[in-house]
Amino acid sequence: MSQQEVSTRSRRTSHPKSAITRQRILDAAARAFSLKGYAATTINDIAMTAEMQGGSIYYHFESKDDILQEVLDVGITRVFSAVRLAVGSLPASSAFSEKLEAAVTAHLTMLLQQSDYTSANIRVFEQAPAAVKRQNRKLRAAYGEYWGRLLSEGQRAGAIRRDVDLMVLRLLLLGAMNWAATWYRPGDLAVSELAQNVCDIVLNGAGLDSNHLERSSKGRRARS
Amino acid sequence: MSQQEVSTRSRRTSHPKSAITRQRILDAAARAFSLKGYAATTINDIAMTAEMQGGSIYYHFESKDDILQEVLDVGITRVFSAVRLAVGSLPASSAFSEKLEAAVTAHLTMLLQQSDYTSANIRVFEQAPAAVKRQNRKLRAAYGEYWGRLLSEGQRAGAIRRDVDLMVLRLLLLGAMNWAATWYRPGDLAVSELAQNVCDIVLNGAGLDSNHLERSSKGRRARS
DNA sequence: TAGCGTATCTAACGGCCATTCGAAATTGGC
DNA sequence: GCCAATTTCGAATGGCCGTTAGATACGCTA
Repeated sequence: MSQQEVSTRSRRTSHPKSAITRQRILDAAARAFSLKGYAATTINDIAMTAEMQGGSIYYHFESKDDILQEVLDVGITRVFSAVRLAVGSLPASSAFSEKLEAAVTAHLTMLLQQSDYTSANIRVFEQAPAAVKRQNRKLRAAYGEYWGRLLSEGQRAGAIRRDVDLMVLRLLLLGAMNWAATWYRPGDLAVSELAQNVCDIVLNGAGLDSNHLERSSKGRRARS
Repeated sequence: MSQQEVSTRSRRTSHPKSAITRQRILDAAARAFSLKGYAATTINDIAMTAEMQGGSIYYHFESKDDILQEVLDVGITRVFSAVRLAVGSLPASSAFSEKLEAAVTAHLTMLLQQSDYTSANIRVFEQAPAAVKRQNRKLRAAYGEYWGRLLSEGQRAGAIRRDVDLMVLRLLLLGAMNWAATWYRPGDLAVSELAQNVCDIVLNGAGLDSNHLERSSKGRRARS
C-alpha cells in the first residue's frame, strides 16, 4: 500500500493535454467562486462551464477543496507578481508616491478586471475550510509583508509621517482596495482613476492641510 | 384558501414568550452567520446554540432565508442608529473632524465588538440569495446616503477639499472600516485608537503636507 | 384540575450534492 | 490501423440538510 498511496493522487506526470483541461476547470471555478461564493457553487456548475461532466473533474482534482486551494493560491500569486512587477519596473530613483500609485493600480487592476482568481480569493477566502485558509494565509502574509516593506521604505524616505502607524495604514489601504471588489462595476470610473483618487486621499488627505499641529495630545501614537 | 394564506405564516400575534425565543434564535443565527458564512451554517447549528431542536425553529420562522433577511436588516439598522446617535448627540457647532470621528468610532464599534448582526451583514451579504439582498440593499442605500450627506456637509463647511470625489472618499472610508471585520482581533489595538488613526489618515493624509500644488495637471478630477 | 392555546420534540421525506467506479471513448506512438 | 495510456462519461451511492407534520409537553386561566 505504500506504492499505492501516490497512485490515487490526481495530477500525475502532467501530460500536456491534461494541463489545458486543468486550466479550463480552474478558470471556471475561479469565475464561479467569485460570482456565487464557495458553498453555493457546485461541482456541476464548474463542470458545465468547463464543458464536461461533473464526475470527470475528479480525474484532475482530488476534491472541491483542492480546487479552491489552487484558485486561492493562484489569486494571491497573481496580484503579488503584478504589483512587484509594476513597482520593480519603475526607475529606482522614483518618488515614493509613484511607487505607491503603481502598486495600487496594479492591485486594483488585478482585483477588478484582470483576474477572477484574485477576486475569488478576496471574496471567498473567509468561507474556506480551515485547512485551505491556513495554507493560503502563508501567501497572504508574504504579500502583506511586501506592502509593509514598501510603506516602511516610504516612511524612511520621508514621504510618510513618522507618527503614522504603518500597520493601520497598510490595512486601511488594502481594505479600501479589497472592498472595491464589493461595489466596483466597470463603466462609471476607470480603475486608474480610482487608483489615483485613493493614493491622493491616503497620501495628502481629504481635508485641507490646515490643522496638522493643533491636534490634542492624547490619542496620538508615536510607535506601536 | 384565502383565509388559510395567513395562518401558515409564523410570528403571529407575538406572544411575549415567543418573542424572547425569537431573539435567541436570531442571536444564534447572527453569530453563526458571522463566523461560518451563510451556506455553511445549518439550521441545526443555529438550533443548538439556541438550545432547541432544528425543527422547532420553523415555529418561529418560515425559512432559513427568512432568518437571514432579518439578521441582515437588523445589522444595518443597528449601525445606522448608533452612528446617527453618536453624531447627533454632538453639539451642533462641532467641527467636521469631530463628527467624522464620532461616526467612524460608532461604525467600528458596532461592527467589531458590539453587534453580531452588523458583522454578519458585512461578512455574509454577498452570499445571500438575490431576493434577500434586494431588500437589504434598501437599508444599505439609506445608510450610505447618510454618510454621503455627512461628507458633503463637511465639504461645504470647508473641511474637505473641493477636488475630492466624495463618492470615492465614502467608499474608501467604508471599505477601510468594513474590511477591518476581516482582520481585527481585540487586544492589540483598541477600537477607538483604530478610529482615530483612520480619521487622521483620511483627513490629514499619511504623507507630509508638502506637495499639494506640485501635482501634474492630468489625472486630477474637479467634478464627476 | 380540566382544558386550551402555545411551544417544542421527533421522526421522516425529498432533494441536492460531493464523490466513486467501471465502462466507454479518445489519443498518441509505432 | 493497433495497443496502451489517458481522458471522459454516466450512473449510482451515501450523506447531509432544509423543511414538514403529527404527537407531545408546557403554562396559564377558570
